[in-house]
Amino acid sequence: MPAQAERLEILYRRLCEHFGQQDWWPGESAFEVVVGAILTQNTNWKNVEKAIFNLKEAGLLNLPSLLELPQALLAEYIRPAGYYNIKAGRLRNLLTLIGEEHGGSLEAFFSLPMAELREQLLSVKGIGPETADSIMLYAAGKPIFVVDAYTHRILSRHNLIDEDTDYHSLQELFMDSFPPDVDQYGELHALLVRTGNQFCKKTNPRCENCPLNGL
DNA sequence: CACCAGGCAAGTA
DNA sequence: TACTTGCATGGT
Repeated sequence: MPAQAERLEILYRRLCEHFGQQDWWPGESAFEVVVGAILTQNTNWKNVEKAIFNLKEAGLLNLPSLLELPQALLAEYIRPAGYYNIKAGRLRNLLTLIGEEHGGSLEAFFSLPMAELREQLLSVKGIGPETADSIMLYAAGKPIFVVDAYTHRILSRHNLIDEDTDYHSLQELFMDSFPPDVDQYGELHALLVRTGNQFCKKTNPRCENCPLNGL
C-alpha cells in the first residue's frame, strides 16, 4: 500500500478523534440537499440555511413549485445565499432537466448509473464537479468522494499532494485510498471542511492546535 | 476597513 | 491554453 494512502487513513482517524461524528447534510429530503448544493457554492452554509428556510416557509421547497415560480421571484427568496440571480438560474437549469427528462422524479434521476448521472449533472450550466459530486454523495447516496478547496489546501499544506493537483486526481487519490462507502466519504469530506474552517484559512492560517500537525 | 465562505462560467490574450 | 473577472450576501 502506498505511503500516501496510509497517511490519509491517519488523517481520517485523527479528524474523527478530534471532531467526532459530523452527521453532515442529513437534510429533511433529498430535494432539499439538491437545492442546498447549488445555493452553497462559494457561500457560507449559514446563509444557505436562511434561503432554504424562506423557501420552506413559503411552501415552495418542491420541484413543481420551484419550476412554476418566476425566476426573479425565486431569486428574491434565495437572496441571503448570495449570487442570487446566478443561483436562481442554476436551480432552474437543474430542475428543468429533472422535470423534462425524468418526469420530475428525483428518484428516477438518481436511478441512473453513476457515470451517467454524473455526466448529466455536469451538463447543466452552473453545476461543476464539486456540486455534481455533492449531489451524488449526499442526495443520491452514491459512493463518490467530494473534493473542495479545503481538501486541496489542507493536503497541499501538509505536503500530501502537489500544489497543482487537479480535482480529478485528488478525487482518485481518496477513492483509491478508501473503500467506496457513502457514510465514510460523507464524514471525511465534512471533517475536511470543518478542519479548513477552523485551521486552514486562505490567509493567516493559524495552524496551532490543528489535529493534523506533524502528519 | 479587509477578507472570506462547502464554485462556476465567461471573457481575455 | 492559462489567467482574470463577475456574481453578492453576511459574518469575523
